[in-house]
Amino acid sequence: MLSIYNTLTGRKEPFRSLQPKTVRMYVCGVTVYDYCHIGHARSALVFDVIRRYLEYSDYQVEFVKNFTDVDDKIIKRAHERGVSCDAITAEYIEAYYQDMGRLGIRRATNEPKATEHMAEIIGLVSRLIQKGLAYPVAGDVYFQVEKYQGYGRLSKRKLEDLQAGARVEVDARKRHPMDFALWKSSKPGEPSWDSPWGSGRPGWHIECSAMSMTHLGETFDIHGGGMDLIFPHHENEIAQSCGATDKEFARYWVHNGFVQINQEKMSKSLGNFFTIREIFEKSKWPEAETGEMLRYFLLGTHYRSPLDFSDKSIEEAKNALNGFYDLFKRLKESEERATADEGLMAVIERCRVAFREAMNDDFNTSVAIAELQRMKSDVNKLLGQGLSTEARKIAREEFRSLGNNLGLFQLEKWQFIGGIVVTPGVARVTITSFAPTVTVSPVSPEIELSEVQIEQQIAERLDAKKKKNFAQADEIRKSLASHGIVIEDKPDGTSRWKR
RNA sequence: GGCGCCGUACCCAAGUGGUUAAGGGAGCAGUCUGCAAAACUGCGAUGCAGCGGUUCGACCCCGCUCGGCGCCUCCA
Repeated sequence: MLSIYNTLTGRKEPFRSLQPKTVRMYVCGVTVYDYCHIGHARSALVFDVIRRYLEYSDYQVEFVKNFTDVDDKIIKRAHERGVSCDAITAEYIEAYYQDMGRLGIRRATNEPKATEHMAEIIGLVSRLIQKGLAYPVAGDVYFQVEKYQGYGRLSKRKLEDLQAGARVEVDARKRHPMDFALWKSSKPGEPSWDSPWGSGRPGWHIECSAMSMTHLGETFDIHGGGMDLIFPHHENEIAQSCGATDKEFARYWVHNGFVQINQEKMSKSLGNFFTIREIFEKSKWPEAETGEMLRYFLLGTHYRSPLDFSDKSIEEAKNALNGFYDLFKRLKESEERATADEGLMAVIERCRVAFREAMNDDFNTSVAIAELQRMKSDVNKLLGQGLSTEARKIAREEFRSLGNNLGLFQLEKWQFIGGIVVTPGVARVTITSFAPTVTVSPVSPEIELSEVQIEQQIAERLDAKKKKNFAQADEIRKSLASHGIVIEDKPDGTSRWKR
């Protein structure tokens, strides 16, 4: 039974979807005015994994993730560049797909934009005015927080407490300092839509209420986003949505913790900011591998805890992942010996159960990964005793299948341009497959060797080995090592290599 | 001022009121190997920031202290 920590109640609760076998979830996406950073990546990844796991658990998932494409920051950016807001949002939506794609984040089933839901937004605002929960003032419309009993339920705040701490200048036209804008009149040169209150644009919070209701109905299962959205964004969404419908809005509220740098929240003012593309560009590994390293790193910590980002942490993820792909390589190499086949199913079954148990416990990916590590270790042992080709295939498939929940282990190769067959005696190199396309330039291109060069060296070394010329063989090993290439000799006398 | 979170070995990181406090990375030793790598085996917190309290018993519950952080304003 899956249980999820619900911000609304402050505890883990058994998860029951409104409709059997279907989960409807809404996640607040990004405001598209800049490149996404590693924190956006974490959030997107967390909900990507939740979605994957729900699907693995036989739910059909209706997953809606919005783009906020009307906003002050977008307008500002457009003015700075002297281009239209549409140009800005189009550019960054494209960038979003690129960056998230590199991380293996699947697209949501529906990715609505605020600008495409003006009718629904205006309708919702009107409804709130009619119900006496909102009031227009000279072209703006505000939500009146005092009229909604239960305001503060999600963030566990009292209106009075908020008032005490408010240090923002309060718009005198508001009836309560915490009243927030549902609709803003637009200034010349700003994007605007006609409305009963004059031409304007929606406030930030209302779009999510409108879009989630439109695509998922007035009550749905899961609503998610980063911790920082709890207040005011999600609090306001609840007020608007429940205020308008008098129904429950989202039933489970899920919030991910922050990515930090040196124990501090990333922020532009602190200058400790890493965009996703920056990380990929700085990486010396092929893109697919870098994506997987990032996933492994980000999923190594429970989604609600803060986690610190550093080069070192990525390096550690790489090393850990290497262990898996080393095993996968060996599983592919044939050596028919079915000695330990019997034990494999038990190992797999144990892992499946433990993996599910971990994920069912509020998506505990750290433990889930630990279980995969255990299976890696167990399979390594069995492999040492001997596994049939069929059993090896089954083992590899199991890693792929469980790993798919986390978006791991889907690559064919890992830091190994595999399939290089060096035929002993002939010393001829055949390349049976190629590396995934490397789209970013390596950190130190001057020391990069081409595959052909590497293969030539390996062939030469093999020759030397055959002639018992170990001095030369070691020389070649050393030389390749200086380029970051590690050679592993296999029992059959051939070699594999990795970076 | 209000609300909340965190402090587990060299590093990352799970976890539980009561047999051995997961797992990974790094390290060391051994097996294997021409050498190496990988794999395997072994070693590694008598202790979970500190101090009190509750309890037959706490790392896990409560209180305080110290240290770090987040939200209360746009923010994943």
